[in-house]
Amino acid sequence: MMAPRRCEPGVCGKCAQPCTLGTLSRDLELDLRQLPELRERRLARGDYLFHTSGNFESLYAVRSGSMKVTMLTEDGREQITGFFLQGDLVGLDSVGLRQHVSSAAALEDTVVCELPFALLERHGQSVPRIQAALFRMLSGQIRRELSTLLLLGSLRAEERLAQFLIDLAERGVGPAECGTAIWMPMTREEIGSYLGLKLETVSRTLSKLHREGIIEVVKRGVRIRQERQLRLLAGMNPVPAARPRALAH
Amino acid sequence: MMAPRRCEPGVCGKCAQPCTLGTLSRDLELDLRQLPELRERRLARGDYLFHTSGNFESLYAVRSGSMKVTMLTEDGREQITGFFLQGDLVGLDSVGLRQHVSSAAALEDTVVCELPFALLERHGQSVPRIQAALFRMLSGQIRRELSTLLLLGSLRAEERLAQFLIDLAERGVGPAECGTAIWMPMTREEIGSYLGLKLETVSRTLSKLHREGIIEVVKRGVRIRQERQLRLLAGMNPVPAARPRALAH
DNA sequence: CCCGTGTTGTTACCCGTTGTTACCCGGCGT
DNA sequence: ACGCCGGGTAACAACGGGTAACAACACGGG
Repeated sequence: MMAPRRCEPGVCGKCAQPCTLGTLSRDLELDLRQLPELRERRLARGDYLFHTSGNFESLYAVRSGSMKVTMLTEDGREQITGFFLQGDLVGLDSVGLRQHVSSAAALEDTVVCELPFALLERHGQSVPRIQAALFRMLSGQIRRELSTLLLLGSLRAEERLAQFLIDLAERGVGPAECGTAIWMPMTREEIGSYLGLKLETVSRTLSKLHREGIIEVVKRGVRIRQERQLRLLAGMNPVPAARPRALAH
Repeated sequence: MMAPRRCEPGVCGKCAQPCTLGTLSRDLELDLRQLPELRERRLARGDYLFHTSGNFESLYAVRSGSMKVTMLTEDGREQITGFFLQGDLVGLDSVGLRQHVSSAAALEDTVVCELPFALLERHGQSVPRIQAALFRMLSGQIRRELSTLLLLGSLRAEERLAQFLIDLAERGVGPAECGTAIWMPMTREEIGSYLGLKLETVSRTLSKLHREGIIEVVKRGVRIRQERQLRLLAGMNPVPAARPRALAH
């Protein structure tokens, strides 16, 4: 992992263009120029941002790239509890604790911006907007986990993959439509770990969806071909849900 | 549902004895005498405390009885996302929103204490301890959901039931040991909905554990017979984890 | 440059766990 | 008595896991 260095406020980590909105993440609408002391960290694939039982001190906003968050089951196996893309906030599951309950690793070259939690709390005392934003972030995390819970509780492999692909698409580039290209920065095994499936099942199911003409799969790239069918499989209404973009320029 | 009435501060809803600690719930260590305006609600089996898309206004501390919280999948099926026993706090998944994202219904005769969220927020501005308690409660909810997520992601029916039973036992009466009696206020179908299993599988698996002498099942009552075996199945270390009691007197 | 090696992904075959369906019983309220 | 609900059991089907063989590709060393 490269050494942390000063973050340039108001500059996007990915394209090095100034952020006209100064929006750090979709959850925390925070003008970076108000908090000039934030540092950024650059990670390569496999680098850990934090580890289970390490001290919890900061949240991290993903500015470019992507991360996985993993937990250990009591019998020692590892399971992925979430993927975090550009604009997402990592580390919320350990708020209020001394130590992290999960580990976070980069899936590819990734830049994150460090937000010391004590700093946020301190600002929260005086700025009610930050206070409210913290509650929104925490409860947003709760709801993301609840929807994963619904997915794992009742959906079959095909349906899980369909929902996963639509979620990835809409978190990345906006409404998932026919022709929308999705980049999956994670391996089949990582997808399986997150969706409660074995990697072979992930592979099989993606192949099946490809055979049926619903999607087109080339390695880690997926293109949606039949949006309606995909949404049908995912158990969704055919109407795409509006979702805020990650970072606006 | 019976009409809400004034709650008697410092008096336990179950045994009508004064609470010597004044502890409302294990999450929110709050002296009831500081907030004399709290009201309680009495529910019978099946009564709803709140509904999806109803206005979110309060959290509820379960003083006696038990509740289930359910969500609707996008295709209309209902799934239980959590059971809440004496001392638990219901409603955290909608914090920061206008409307509830879930519904809560009583599993048996139940008494809850209403905590208007606006009141908590107001107190949180001035009393940092309440502020911190709110964060702890939210992140505690996150972690409970994460452990359910691990369960649904990788465990088989037997393992899920084992973990479920141990969790129920330890949330109720303390460390789960040989001889510990567990009361399950929910139906087999509700257990199945929560654990991602069909009710027949729940039934089959409980019977199997009974046949093997690990537990004893009489309707909704379960007695642990071989604690080690049960913990082994649940993928836990044989050492019982210390866990705070719900309400101390 | 070629080659060996390790990683990731695909596919095929078999089989175990779980879902499905059906029917049973017992308790309870009407 | 009757129907309804919760619960138990059995037979069958299907989904997904286990295993293995193999292809594609990146990487590093000779």
